[in-house]
Amino acid sequence: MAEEADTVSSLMSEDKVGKPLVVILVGAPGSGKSTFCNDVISAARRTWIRICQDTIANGKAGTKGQCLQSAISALQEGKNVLIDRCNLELEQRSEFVKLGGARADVHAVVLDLPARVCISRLVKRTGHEGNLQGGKAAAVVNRMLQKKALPKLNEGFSRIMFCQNDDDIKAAVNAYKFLGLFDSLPSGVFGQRSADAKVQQGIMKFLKKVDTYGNDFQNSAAKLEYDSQDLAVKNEYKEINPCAMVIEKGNGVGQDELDNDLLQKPCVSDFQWNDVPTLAFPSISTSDFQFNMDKASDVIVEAVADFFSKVDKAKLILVDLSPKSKMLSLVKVKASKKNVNTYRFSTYAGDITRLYTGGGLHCNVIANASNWRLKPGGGGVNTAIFSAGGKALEIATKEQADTISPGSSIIVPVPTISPLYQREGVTHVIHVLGPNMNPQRPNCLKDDYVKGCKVLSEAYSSLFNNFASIALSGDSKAESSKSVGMFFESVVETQPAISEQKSKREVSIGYDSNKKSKCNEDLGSLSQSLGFLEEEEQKSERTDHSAKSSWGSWAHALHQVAMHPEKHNRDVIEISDDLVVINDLYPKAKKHILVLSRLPGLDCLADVRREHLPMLQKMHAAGLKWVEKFSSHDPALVFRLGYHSVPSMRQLHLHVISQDFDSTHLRKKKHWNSFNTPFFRDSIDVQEELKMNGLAAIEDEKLLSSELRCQHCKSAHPNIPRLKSHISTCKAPFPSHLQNGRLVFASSGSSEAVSDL
DNA sequence: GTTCTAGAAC
DNA sequence: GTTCTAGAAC
Repeated sequence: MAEEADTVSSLMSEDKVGKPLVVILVGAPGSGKSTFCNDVISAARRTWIRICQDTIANGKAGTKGQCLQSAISALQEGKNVLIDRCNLELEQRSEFVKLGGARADVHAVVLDLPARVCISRLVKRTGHEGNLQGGKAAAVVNRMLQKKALPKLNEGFSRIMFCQNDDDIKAAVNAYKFLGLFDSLPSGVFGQRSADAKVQQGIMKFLKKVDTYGNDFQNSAAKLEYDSQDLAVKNEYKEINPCAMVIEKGNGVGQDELDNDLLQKPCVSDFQWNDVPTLAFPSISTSDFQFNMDKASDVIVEAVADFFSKVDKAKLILVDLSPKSKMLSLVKVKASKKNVNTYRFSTYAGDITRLYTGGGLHCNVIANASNWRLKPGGGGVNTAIFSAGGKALEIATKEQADTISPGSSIIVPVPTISPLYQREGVTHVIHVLGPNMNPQRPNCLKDDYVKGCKVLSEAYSSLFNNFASIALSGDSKAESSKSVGMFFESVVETQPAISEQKSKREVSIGYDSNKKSKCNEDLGSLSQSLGFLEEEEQKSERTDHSAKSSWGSWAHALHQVAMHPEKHNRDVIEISDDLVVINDLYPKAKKHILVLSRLPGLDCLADVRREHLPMLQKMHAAGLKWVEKFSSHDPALVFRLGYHSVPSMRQLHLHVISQDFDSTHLRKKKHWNSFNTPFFRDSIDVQEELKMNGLAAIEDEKLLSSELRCQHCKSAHPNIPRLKSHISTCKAPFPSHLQNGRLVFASSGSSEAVSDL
C-alpha cells in the first residue's frame, strides 16, 4: 500500500513540480547582486545555489566555464541557480541563457540602480582592501555601464524583472524567496519603465500603416489591437514586421487565410525587414524524392529549433507553392507545439523565386532543392530557381562545384546580373540535396527512414549553417554592417559543405595548405599499402609542402642550428655527428634544453618511423646525460623528456625540461599545456610505440587550449599568473601516470626514473 | 617560436 | 583604472 501511495505521489509531483530556474542577475559591481542572492537563499522555499565567478574556484576567482559547469551540475540535481556575475552584456550572459530549454526556465533580474549608488557601495565594500577606491571605482562602474545592454526576452529569457530601487529589489527577492516547488512566476517583462510606451507607439504606427492597405487588413488589425496589451509586455516586438506579427497572433482567425492574404501583398518591403537576414527554403526531399511528410516536418522543426538556439536575429521561412500545402500545415502545427519563435520562423505559400515581387518578402538567401549534378531541370523548385536565376546562376553554380552529395549544401553567390538578384534582392542561393526515397530516382534509400531522417537532418543543418556563414562573413547585402557583430550568439561552423566540395575537386591542390597543416596532417593515416610510386609522390609532396607553406618563416631556426651548429656557438652546448644540444632560447623552466636530431628531412614526431628508433634512443641518452649534470648541481630538480605532438619549429627536437616551470618565459596557456597535457609525448612512450606500431601517436593541438590544471593536484586555475602562484606552493606529489620512468632525476651519480615521490 | 596590441573581464 | 588573453604579424 505504502509503495503504491509513494508511486502515486511521485507521479503527481513530477507532473506539478515546475522546471528548475536559472536566474541571471544583471547589474554593475555594487548593485547588490550578492546581497540579492543571499536574501533569497537565506529564507527560500526552493533549493537555490548561488554561482559566483569571484569565488567559484575554492573561494577564489574562476572561469566562466567553471560557472557554467557548476550550473549544469546544480540543475541536474534539481537545484535552482542564481548566476551572480555582472552579465551586463549580451555575450556575457548568452552562455548562461542557453542553460534554459527543456531542463530549466531562465529569468533575468536586472539591478538597474543609479551608477552613483553602485559606486558608493563599491567604495565602502572594497576600500579597505585597497582594490577599487574612489575614482577608480567610479571609472570601473561607469565603463561597465557604458556597455550595458539590458536583457530582452528574445535572448531566451522567459521572465525579466527590472529593479530600479530598493523596493523593487525587495519585491524581486520576495518573488523568488516565496516561490515554492509547485509555484511558477508569470512570464514576460516586469518593471521596465519606458519601453512599454515605445512598443505601444510602434504598434499604433503599424496599425495606421496597415489601415491604408484596405479592407483585407481590417480584421487582422482589430485582432492586433486586441492583443496589443499582451504584445506590449514582450519588448521583443519593438522592431518587427507586421506580417510576422499577424502570423503569431492570428490564431483562430483562419491561419491559412491570413497568411496568404497578408503575405502575398507587398506590404512588408518598406517596413522592418531590412536588417534581418532571412532564408527562404523549400521543403527538401518531400516532393519528387517522396520523403514521408510527417517525418520530414519533424526534421524541419527540429533543425529550425536547433538553429535558433545557436543563432540570434535571423529569420527562416518555409516556402511551398500551394496554399493547401500539407507540409506547411504540418510544420506550422509542430513548430507551434514546440514553441518555436513564430516571429523568426514562419511559412509562406507562394513562388520562392518571386518572394519580393510576389509577396513583398525580402529574403536575401533562398535555398534550392537541388539534384546531385547541380543542373537545371527536373521540374519543381529546382527548375524554377535555375530559370529565375538565368544563365548567370548556372555558371556561378558550376564555379562552386560539379556535384553535391545527399545531406550537404553549397553556397552560390548570385551574380548581380541575375534577375534573382536584381528583381528579388537575393544575394545567395544555397543548393541542398536531400535523401531520395523514390525508387525511380538515383540513390534510393527505399524505406530506410533511419538513414533517411539522418541525411535529411544533415541537409538542413548544412543549409542553415551555410546561411549563418553568409551573414557572418558580412557578405550579405541585406545586412547592415552594424548588425554583423550582434548576429551570432555563438560560433557556427562555417561553410563546411563548400570546402568539402572544393576539396573533392581540388584534392591535389591542398585547399587548406595555407592553414596550419603541418607535416603530421595525414601521415598517421598515410597508407602503408600505397604503391611505391605513389609513396614517392606523397613524399615529394610532403617535402614541397613543408618547404613552401606549412612552416612559418620563424620556424626554420632549429633546422639551421642542427645543420650548422658551428655558426650558433652561443646557444649550443654539445655537438656530435648525430645530435646538437642547445639551451632553449626561451626556457620554460629553470632548466630547459633541446636535443636536436641532425637527420635532414626529419622535422617532427609525425615524420618519425621505426627506422628512426636508434636516433631517438641516442637523443634520449643525450638528454639523460644532461639531466644528470643539472641534477648534480641542483638535486631537487625533476625532469621530463619528450616531444611536442605538433612542434612550432621544424627539425625533430627532444625537450628536456625541469618540472618546476619556474620561468618568466612561461606566459601563455599554450606554453603550459604543451608540457602538461598529453600533447607532450614522453620520450619513453614514443620509443615504445615505434617498436610496437612503427609510428608514434600524435595528440590534438586542441589540447593547447585546455583549461589550466596543476600537474600535481590537478586543480584548475583561471589564468597563468594564478596557476604559477599555485604551483610554486603546491605540495601534492606527481601523479602516478608519470611515475614509471617518465620523470627522471639524479640519484647516486646516475639519472634514474623516479619511482616514488 | 615571440612581440604587439585590442579587447574582455572585473 | 589594471590584468590577462588571444589573435595577427613576423
